[in-house]
Amino acid sequence: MKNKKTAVYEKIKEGIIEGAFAPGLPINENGFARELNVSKTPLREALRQLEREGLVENIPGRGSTVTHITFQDIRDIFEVREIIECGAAKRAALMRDEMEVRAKKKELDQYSQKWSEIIELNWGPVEDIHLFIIGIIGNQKLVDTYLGLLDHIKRIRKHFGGRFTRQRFEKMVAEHLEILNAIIEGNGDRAEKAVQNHLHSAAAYLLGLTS
Amino acid sequence: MKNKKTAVYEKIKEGIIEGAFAPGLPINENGFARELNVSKTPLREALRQLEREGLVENIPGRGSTVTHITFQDIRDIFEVREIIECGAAKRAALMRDEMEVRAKKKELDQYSQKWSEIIELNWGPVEDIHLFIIGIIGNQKLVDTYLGLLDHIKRIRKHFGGRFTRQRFEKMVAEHLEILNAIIEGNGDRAEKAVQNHLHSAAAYLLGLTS
DNA sequence: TATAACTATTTGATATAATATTAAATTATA
DNA sequence: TATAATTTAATATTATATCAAATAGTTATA
Repeated sequence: MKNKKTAVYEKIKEGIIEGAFAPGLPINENGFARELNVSKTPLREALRQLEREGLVENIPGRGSTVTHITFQDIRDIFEVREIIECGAAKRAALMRDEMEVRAKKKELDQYSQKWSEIIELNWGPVEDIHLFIIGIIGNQKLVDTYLGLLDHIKRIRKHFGGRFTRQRFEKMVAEHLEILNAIIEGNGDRAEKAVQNHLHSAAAYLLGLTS
Repeated sequence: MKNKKTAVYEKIKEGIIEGAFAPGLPINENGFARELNVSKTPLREALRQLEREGLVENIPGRGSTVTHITFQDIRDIFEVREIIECGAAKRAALMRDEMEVRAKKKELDQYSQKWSEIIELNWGPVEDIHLFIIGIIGNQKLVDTYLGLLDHIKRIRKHFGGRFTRQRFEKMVAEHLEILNAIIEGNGDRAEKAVQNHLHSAAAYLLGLTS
């Protein structure tokens, strides 16, 4: 078993992302420490890390709470995603190992038949494609930056992305396929546009603007 | 002075960025706590935050050290900057308040005569333009993401950007002016290219100093 | 020279004390 | 009597002090 502070950190982080700890929830130190069977010091260290990631908010003297999710937050995060992922896709199309991307495409093709299974996994296998594209660039700082966003994305999806239609699912898969095809082709501009199109569509859906 | 953990956090962060705490420096908890006149708990909380930002590294059981700066780090950071800032500049050109940008340009014009003063301020007045452009978008998440990078940028500049020539300074100012002009014109593509050109130039210069 | 045991340091965690904030209750005043 | 202000009490956070566990360094021994 590793550090208690890391164990606590991961536990709370999962709780926030999965929704067990709802937005606005006050984090009572004594209560959480007792519940997790640790003292307050490792708990507080974990909270300071979560605070840096924007999952927890601390008001001096008043303590910590789970951060809220506003519509503005969702818009902001999707805008940052668009900036980062469009730029990344454009580059990835020029740097990719074609065979590697084809393998990823085949993987997606297989999953594309298993609707309920993907829903069960909270879209993981489909959304992994975004991280895959980021990874092509081979830039650790970029990956870290994106992972920071990803926690919020997962949380948002868990909160607002509950009810998916078959139609939506198929559109989603098609959008991802278009991205991969563009990258396989080595067409930067097409990849950029494909990512932009997909993110606009996803954001619009989450924000309830379209079906 | 608010709470101690914040004061300690800011103190150590400044020390790392300004170079007082060199890369690789082991952070002895007892020593630092005594030196800063605090106990270990607020110190450790500060360290966990700095760890998230990549300024401090922690090896379980062995303690914390100030992170090193590798050539790869510099390249990676500049690449992330390019992705983010090019995308941001492109948007900013379409969203900007023209008068506001003109005011910023005038500000830069005034500073452009005071070489030594700018060096003294570690390029602050010139480099502020980057944050200014990011700010135009009006996206808090984007600002936060960029601020995280900015700490590293400042540190890198402090470490490797010691001796600047007059020639370099003038090129630098000219590049920033070109960016502002493009944004004033409302020309997204030109703004994007101007930022890219500037970042390539800056990265090449920094990496040239170190190789 | 290599290894094992021992010692000294340092980190990691717990327990305790002090400080700050919220809410309640008492007192004062209109 | 009602309301505002002040004090008091309770609760939670923040910081300190103590204790336990783990790591590195050193010495001794084979």
